[in-house]
Amino acid sequence: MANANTGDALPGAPDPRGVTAVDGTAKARIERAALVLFSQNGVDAVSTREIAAAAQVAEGSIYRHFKSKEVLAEALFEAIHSRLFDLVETALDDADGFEDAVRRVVAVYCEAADADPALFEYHLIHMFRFGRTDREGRPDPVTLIARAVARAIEAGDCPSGDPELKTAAALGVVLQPAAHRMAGRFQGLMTARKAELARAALAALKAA
Amino acid sequence: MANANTGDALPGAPDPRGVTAVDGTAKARIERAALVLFSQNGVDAVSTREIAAAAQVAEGSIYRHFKSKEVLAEALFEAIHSRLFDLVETALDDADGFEDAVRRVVAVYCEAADADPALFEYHLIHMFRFGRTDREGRPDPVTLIARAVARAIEAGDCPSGDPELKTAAALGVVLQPAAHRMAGRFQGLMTARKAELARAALAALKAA
DNA sequence: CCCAAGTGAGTGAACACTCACTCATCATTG
DNA sequence: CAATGATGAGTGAGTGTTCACTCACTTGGG
Repeated sequence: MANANTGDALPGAPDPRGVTAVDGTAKARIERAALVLFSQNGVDAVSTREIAAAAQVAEGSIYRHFKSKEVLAEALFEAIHSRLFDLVETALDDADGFEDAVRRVVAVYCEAADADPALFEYHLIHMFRFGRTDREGRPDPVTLIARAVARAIEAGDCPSGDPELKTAAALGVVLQPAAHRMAGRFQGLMTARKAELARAALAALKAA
Repeated sequence: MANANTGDALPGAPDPRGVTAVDGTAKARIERAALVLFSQNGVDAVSTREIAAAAQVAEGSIYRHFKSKEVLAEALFEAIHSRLFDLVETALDDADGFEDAVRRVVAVYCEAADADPALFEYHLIHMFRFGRTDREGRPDPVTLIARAVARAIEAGDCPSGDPELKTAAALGVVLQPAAHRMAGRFQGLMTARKAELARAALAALKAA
């Protein structure tokens, strides 16, 4: 269970200094290299040799920091999952009413997709592989949203219906465009579309 | 390029006789076994030995029918992709107006998800791996839908906006619930929700 | 009696992972 | 303040295993 959470933002992410990360500690370089390769090719299609080469470390170094390739993959998934959880939690806490909450959560996803595309892509692709783990009583971000939707229905802010279905539909409004953008179906930043997407997500929540 | 299209519905699919397929030709059993294993574990995580064992054939038999494991995986993807293409094309042709078209396309996806969950799951997971191939001038179903949305905007049936973004958002309304159902987030048939989902998809199209 | 379908032991390559080793760092000593 | 020793990150050749794929062979329907 070691290395489950890196703590900080994942190293190598596009940052103000514009560095893509050949610098940084070996562990940071391994994480960034693995993330990029995993999101491009899938975990199983990437060998530890490739990761080591991309990170400019020896293959054995990977095992100084991660028990196995699978643990490395899980740690990366956990990193974004817990980051999204925090962001969604804050967005929901700060929100002023249901419609504002929808706007804020949509913004969180759009900004996450823009801030670190490789990380977000990795998250999208591997939602299947790693089920919800519910570590330390922290459910996954989707459950957090579903609960908020359920409360909104009870409060009369949202028409009645299955909260899980509504949540999935609204989330799809944001995630599918993100997936299409990664597949090259359209260009530009997700953030540039967040107003439209928030409106569409809200409409889906009210109609479903 | 051989074996690109199996022609018929993929064998082993749940059918009126309720047979899951230990019968059928060796090729059919290989396809069904590969499909189930691929959708559960991902293509790279499944070995040809496992496929052969599940299909109750010798490992060598796989290579009588498919040039490689990768070709087998592509053939399965192509099978559902071209099936969805036909269904979506028919739905759009038969539709009476924009709103009816949305209802019909949503119904197509819901029914496909229910009719053969393994096949649909495989499709969802591997949209990334196999890019749009556009074989024989047949674009993928998503492009078909995007074009219909573009026409609806021109005709004034749908508020103006980016057709690709609208398409992605509307498709997400259906695909994300399908993904959540596969992840066990809720039970029941997609078809049972198709009216709600059609309403939500339409709302997303009009709002985005 | 032919030929396509099916077989399964065999093959080289690639895999994840190990381990004995180097070396820079740095607190503890004489 | 130099010598010492402990520490742990980093290394890369090596290990056993598993992989996708091949091929000489058997078999049975037309």
